[in-house]
Amino acid sequence: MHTKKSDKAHISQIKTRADFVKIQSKGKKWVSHGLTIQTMPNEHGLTRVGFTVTKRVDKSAVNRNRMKRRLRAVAADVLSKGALTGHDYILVGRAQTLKRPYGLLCKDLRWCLRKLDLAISAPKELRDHAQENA
RNA sequence: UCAGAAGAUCGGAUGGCUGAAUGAGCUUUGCUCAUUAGGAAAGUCCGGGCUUUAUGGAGUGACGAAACCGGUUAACGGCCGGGCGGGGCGACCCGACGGAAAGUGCAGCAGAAAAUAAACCGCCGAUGGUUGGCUUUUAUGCCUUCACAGGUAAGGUUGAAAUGGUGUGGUAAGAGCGCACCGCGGCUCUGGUAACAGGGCUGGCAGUGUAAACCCUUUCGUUAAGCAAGAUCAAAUAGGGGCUGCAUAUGGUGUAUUCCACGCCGCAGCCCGGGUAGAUCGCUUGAACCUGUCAGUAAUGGCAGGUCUAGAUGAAUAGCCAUCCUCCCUUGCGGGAGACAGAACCCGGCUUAUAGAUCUUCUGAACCU
RNA sequence: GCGAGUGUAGCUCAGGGGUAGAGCGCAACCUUGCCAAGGUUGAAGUCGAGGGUUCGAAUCCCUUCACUCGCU
Repeated sequence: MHTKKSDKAHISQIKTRADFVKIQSKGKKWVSHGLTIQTMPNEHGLTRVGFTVTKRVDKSAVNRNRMKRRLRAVAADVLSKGALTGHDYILVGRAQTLKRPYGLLCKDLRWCLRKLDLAISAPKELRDHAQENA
């Protein structure tokens, strides 16, 4: 099943630059082919997501916007079920984010979460989710 | 059929699942419905609106911009029409297109000389002189030599550029010195709103290039900034002001000094204003778009009817899948790709990028009828 | 959003209309038993790209690309 609106109501956005800098300097980080994730527990008790695609990755504003939209879609599908509450996540776009197939991109994010030991321990549910998507 | 020229339009289509932003409605914390990226949204090169701020008026200067003429417009360096010059067989295209006779500067190398007219090499030797010879009436004439005085700017290998060009007459040699044509200047007539075009008369020629060197003339602009403008509301903390109460125990300070007394520096509460974070507004109905009609060669303008057509703020306008279309690779099966490119207050332009497709008008060549 | 600057040899920079230069580096030779230092000589440039003005452009003008900086 695709994510319902009520399920992901508790995910909010990181908005201020100070938060981004704090997470990037102090948080944990894991790199995969399609994306890079940086995470850190916060004191608000909320799950928050931010997206970063710099000019160094791609010069074209069209491509950068598309990367951000794909990352946002991936986050909506994966993080709503696989994220710990009370943590901040930053998804950073890489060169392959634009062309990588969507299924692999979701798999990259799940792999990163597992490597960081932050995924909710529900691998079976996640696997079902992936199959349904495929 | 081939090769071109000008103008205009589109710039993937359809469906399914899951979402985001804004608005409206409702059974109001969620559901339904509607809308949701461009021709350049880009570069930020011009011109405006809007907002705040500065400013008594006028002139001069300074600075910046534009420069053929007329029109158009809110305005413009844009657009339209015309003129002139250049390119093309042509359709048509291109042009920073005022002034060098206000002044200053610069012009390497080469070359006789580089900007003001001469010097130099040359040419001539008519005229005046000189050398020699002949004649002879010893004066004159003729020939010759020199290149001295003088005449001259035709010629001088260069250079991007050389002091109007070509022809002819003329002369000792020459020269606008005279003449013809061309070019140029002045005056004037005709046509045109004008730029300008054409004609007539006249002047013998005024005189290099560079103004994208300084500059001159004319016109325009100049307070400064830009929606992160600006307006409203307004936490926490610190500080300011007012009122009330307490303390004036200790200390400091002021009232010349000492004592007393009083005020301030202190503490608590309440109130006030400024104002940061933050929030809201500004924010999308506008020199708007579409259709028709009228005026105008056109740009454009008038009138009538109709439409509401993105408003985000770590920033929505989508993510995934399927079918078709186009292109590429491949024998094929099949695989891959979808031009340039993403609104940020709003308009009018300019410039730059743009796969491919379509339409209209026109030009040239070849062939056929 | 607004504004400013830079682009020249491998690197750091001069040159602001008239033959593209300096320092460091590089190569060869001399010097030394060898190396360093020193000396001599040499190579290496579309002056970011395109167009224009001019007789002539790295230089002046326009367009464009890339990079850097400042304010908010």
